[in-house]
Amino acid sequence: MNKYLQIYQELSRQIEEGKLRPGETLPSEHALSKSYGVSRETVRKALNLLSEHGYIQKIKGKGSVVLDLSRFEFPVSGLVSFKELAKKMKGTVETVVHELTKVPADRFLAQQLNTEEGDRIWKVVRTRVIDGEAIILDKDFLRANLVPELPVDRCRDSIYEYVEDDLGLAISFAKKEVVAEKPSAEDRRLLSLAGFDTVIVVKNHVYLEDACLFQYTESRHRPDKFRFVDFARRNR
Amino acid sequence: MNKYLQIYQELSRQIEEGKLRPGETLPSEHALSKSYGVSRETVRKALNLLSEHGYIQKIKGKGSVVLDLSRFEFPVSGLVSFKELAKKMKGTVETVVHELTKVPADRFLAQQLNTEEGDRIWKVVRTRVIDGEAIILDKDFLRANLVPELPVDRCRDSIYEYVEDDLGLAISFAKKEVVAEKPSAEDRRLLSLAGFDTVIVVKNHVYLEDACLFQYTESRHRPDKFRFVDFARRNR
DNA sequence: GAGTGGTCTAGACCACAAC
DNA sequence: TTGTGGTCTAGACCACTCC
Repeated sequence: MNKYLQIYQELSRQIEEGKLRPGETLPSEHALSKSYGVSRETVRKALNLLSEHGYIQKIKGKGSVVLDLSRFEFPVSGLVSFKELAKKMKGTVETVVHELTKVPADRFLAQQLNTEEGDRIWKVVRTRVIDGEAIILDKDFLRANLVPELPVDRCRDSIYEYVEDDLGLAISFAKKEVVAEKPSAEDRRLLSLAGFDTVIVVKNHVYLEDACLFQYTESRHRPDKFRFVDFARRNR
Repeated sequence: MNKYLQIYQELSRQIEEGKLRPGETLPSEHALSKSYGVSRETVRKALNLLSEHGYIQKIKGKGSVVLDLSRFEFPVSGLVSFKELAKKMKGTVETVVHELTKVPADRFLAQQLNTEEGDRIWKVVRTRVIDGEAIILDKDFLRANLVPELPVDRCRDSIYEYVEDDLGLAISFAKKEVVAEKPSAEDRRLLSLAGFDTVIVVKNHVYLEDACLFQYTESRHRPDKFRFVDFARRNR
């Protein structure tokens, strides 16, 4: 494992466990590089990671101050699978697979997936049922040339995990878009909408490590259960 | 100006202008460091910025591939003022100031702003009127001890600009939360809701460079005009 | 084997904060 | 003046891709 990742993980754990408290200052970069026996640049890589993830704020001439994570629990922004989210939730969570088929790409899908009309596409429709209510409708479209098989029990678990662990494809980044829409007939059929006339739609374009687009996903949420958290640093 | 920022800006401009096309590979880090007359680590800082902002994807053993920005126009995630957004929009944009007062913090505000009940707080209520329709209701709360004056004409323009340029306070980062809510009476009074029974609320906690919390903002959007774009890299 | 990006080092000088 | 983080250098070795 990398040195700077080890240092990052050790420090972030200490912050999460409260051994380093909000408002406290970390040891200086010089001191950390001495105590870990690494160069200062390596310490700086670890501290920059902490800063990007909202653990600390570096202040020139002063030091690195531990931030208060508790206000927003955990910055869940970025690429997090539903399975990882579900682990942190209380209540019963269940995934129902409504459709799992290979379809030819229509014009919309061909455009979203950057492929040709008629190319074979996996279509997966699932609902996430929380405490007996269907809260999220997930519609996944995956390029079938990269995913020959897609077992239904893996869809009930986590497609990400299957793709990464079993197929060895490395997911690298995603472009997300959050909008509100009127519920479609499908939304009304599959979601427990409880009278709401809006769904929050998270549209996701997922790319592999070689920058190849391979998945388009729409997560359609009942509005009262939707929550999106982000941590943004100022671009200077 | 920093060397790595100059290189970042030059390369990002070339990508935006299409001089470097999606799918093309940048010159290697070695070649760039030679042509810019800087060390390789400096080039790498510039390339890492490009990567974080979604311009390129670095692929080990191969090179840095230019990504397709057009699909999602510009990654608007992060800290962007409404004024900056408005510049990119077509149509007429106007800001109406409904309230600009100093109030004592109630319990909710004291908690949001991490201060004491009764502390003086600037309260600013504005609507963003786009093509004649009030689309966004912005409620801003600023700690008055850091902002002695708040001219109404600066509120019509940009509070961020006033705080940064005139007061010399450096905004550093924000924690954002996006949720959907039922419209309040105030929403119904000040927004052109056009029959929608939901508003999208972006809650923002804004911090200064010394990690001091100084502003809490709620941006309440009419759902059909709301759009949030994010670019997320996988945490490994 | 040649070329790529990823990590790491041991220095250097700077701007800024605190005393 | 001392200590902090910010930038930058000129090397080194590694893992990976491609031929």
